Amino acid sequence: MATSGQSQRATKSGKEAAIVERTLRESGFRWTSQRALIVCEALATHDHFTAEELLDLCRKKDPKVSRATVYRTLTVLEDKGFVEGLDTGDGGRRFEHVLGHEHHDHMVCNECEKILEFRDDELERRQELAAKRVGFRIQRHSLRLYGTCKQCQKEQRKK
Amino acid sequence: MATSGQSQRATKSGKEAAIVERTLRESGFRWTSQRALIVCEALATHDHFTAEELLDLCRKKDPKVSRATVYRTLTVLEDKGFVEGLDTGDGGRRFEHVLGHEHHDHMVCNECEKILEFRDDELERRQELAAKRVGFRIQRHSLRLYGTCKQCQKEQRKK
DNA sequence: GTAGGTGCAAACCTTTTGCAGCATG
DNA sequence: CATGCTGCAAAAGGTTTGCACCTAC
Repeated sequence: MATSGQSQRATKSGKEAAIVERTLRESGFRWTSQRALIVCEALATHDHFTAEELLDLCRKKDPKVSRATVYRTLTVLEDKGFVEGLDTGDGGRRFEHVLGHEHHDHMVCNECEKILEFRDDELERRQELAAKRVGFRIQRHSLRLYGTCKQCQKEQRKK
Repeated sequence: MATSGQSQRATKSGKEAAIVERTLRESGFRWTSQRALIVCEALATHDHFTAEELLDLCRKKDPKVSRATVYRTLTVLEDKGFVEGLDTGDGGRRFEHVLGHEHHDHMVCNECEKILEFRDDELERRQELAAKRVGFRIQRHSLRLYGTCKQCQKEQRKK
C-alpha cells in the first residue's frame, strides 16, 4: 500500500507526489502509506495550513494517523524544500507547499487573516544586492507585509 | 514609586522611557513601577531579547516581577509600536525596541545565530508599490534573509 | 473608591520525545 | 530481518488566563 500512485488520478498533484516520493527514497527515507497520505493532502491543499489542519485532513482519510507522524513528516518535507513554514506573527506557524509554485511573498490581513501572495523581481534583486554588500549568503528569505486588505478597508469605512 | 525618572540618568534611554510613559498614560494605561522597570530594561538592551531574557533582566533589579506582567507589558508595547517581535524561524520569538532606531530589516545567520541589520530604501518603496497595486494598506512588515554570514562562510571553507 | 494592574499557579497550545511494536527495503 | 517509522502518551517549551489582592488615579 505504499506505492506511489495511490488511488489518485494522474493529476498535477499526482505527478508532484511522485517527485516527492523519489526524492525521499533517494535520500534514504522509506515511503510509507502515512507519508504518501500526508504528502498527498499537503500538495492538494491550496491554503496555508497549520500542522493541526493537515492532521485533520489526513484523519478524514485515515483516522489513526498520529499527530507525531504529521509533525515528523512536515520536518522532512521542509528540510527537502517541498514545504515552507511561515510564522504568522502571533506565534503560530502555517505551511505551504512549494512544488510547482513560483517563489512569492505574502501580505497578511490583520482583520480577516487572509493571506495574499505577490511577487516582485526587483524586490528579490535588491535583497540579493543588500546581502552581497555585507558578504551574506542567502539560503531563503521571508517577506511579510502585515496590514489591511482591500475588502476589510471597505468594511471599516462603512462603520 | 511610579514617577518617570526612576534613578536613571538623563540619558537617551531615560528620555525614551519618558516618551513611552507619556504615550501609555495618554492611552489610558497606568504607569506602574513594574512597567517602568520593564520598559527601562527593554530600552537599555541592545540585543534582540526573548520574553524570558527580559524577565531575567528585570528580576535582577526586582526579583518579584512576574512573568505574566512581562508578557502583558510586552503586548502593550508591541501594540503601541515601541517594541517589535521577530519570529526566529524555529518557533521562538525575540523582541527589539524600535524607539530611536530607524526601521531596518534582518539577516539571520543559520550557523552562529547572529542577527545583522540592514536597510534599503528602494526595498521599502517596492513593498509600498506592490501593496498599492492590490489595494493593501501596510501597517508593518517583516523581511528576514536566512543564510550564512561572512564569517561563518570563511569557517566553512577552512574545513 | 474603583478600575486597572500584579503575582501566582494552573491552563493552554503547539511541538518534541521515549518507547514498544510494526512494516519497509 | 534489521532498521527506520508509527502511534501513543507524556514531556517540554512558550504564552495566556482566572482569581484574589493591591495600587494608581
